[in-house]
Amino acid sequence: MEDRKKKTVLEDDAECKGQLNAIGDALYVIGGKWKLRIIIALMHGKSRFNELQRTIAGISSKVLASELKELELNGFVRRRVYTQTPIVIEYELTDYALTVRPVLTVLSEWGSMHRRKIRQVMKQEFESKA
Amino acid sequence: MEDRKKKTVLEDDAECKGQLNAIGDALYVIGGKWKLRIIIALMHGKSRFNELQRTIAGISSKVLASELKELELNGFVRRRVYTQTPIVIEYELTDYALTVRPVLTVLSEWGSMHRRKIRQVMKQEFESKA
DNA sequence: GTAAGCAGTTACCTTTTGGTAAGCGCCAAA
DNA sequence: TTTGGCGCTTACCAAAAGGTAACTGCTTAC
Repeated sequence: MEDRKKKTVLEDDAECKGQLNAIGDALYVIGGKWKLRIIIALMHGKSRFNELQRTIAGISSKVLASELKELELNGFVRRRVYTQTPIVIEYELTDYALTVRPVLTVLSEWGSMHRRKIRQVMKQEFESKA
Repeated sequence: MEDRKKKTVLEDDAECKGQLNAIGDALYVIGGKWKLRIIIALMHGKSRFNELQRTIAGISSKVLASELKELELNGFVRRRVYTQTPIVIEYELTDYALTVRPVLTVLSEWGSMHRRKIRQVMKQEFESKA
């Protein structure tokens, strides 16, 4: 009845709490419906507000504005104002934003693997019912 | 005025849509406040409901129950019922759940890097005000 | 002069997500 | 027999996230 003991529980726990916090931080910054879409859109190069809104299908100006503000605060996006007439405002990724690339890669690799797996499962269920 | 043209826009776009969907799928499954905490808790080994609730500080039974159901539906968790008396129910990760390890790793690495960076920025701001 | 684009803001509303507290049926120990 | 653990469910609420639509001031193009 006591195979429930584990070795190095303390190490595990400390490591694990740190990991949880770190993951929390990461998801805080790139979580939500739009953050990653905006980042990915800006990976193609700098863009103006309305241009960006047209690129990212379905986002409203309100949400885009607030997301851009947050991304700027978190150091992912730079807002450049060119004071010619007419005035031009451009958003671009910072160098720092490029550090999320590996995260994006792993996430999308796992995601597409998961997608394939879900399809398989659905197929199996369909066949077993037919 | 026209340095705004990009090469291989079509490739980029197709690749990018797929990536977005995949990332969406991934975040759907591991997103939210609790999913990853539960997964990480179960990485230590199988666990019973109340045990799990005690491990994961702050989660309510309602939320734990619904999260576990979702995780089961998505093939991450297996719910085992042992029909002795008294009846025992145990939750454990599936092999499939272990495939998210690399995601967790990258996410937590980036997250702790980000944490360090935030600290630095805050420190700089403090010093420049002093 | 009027329409249309730019870069947003504002007020309001709905949906999703998460939290609280209580309680249910079943069982076992004190 | 009451107390407590187990594995949840239920009803009710609150906060956060996201969506809609209208409108702002500015500028240029028709």
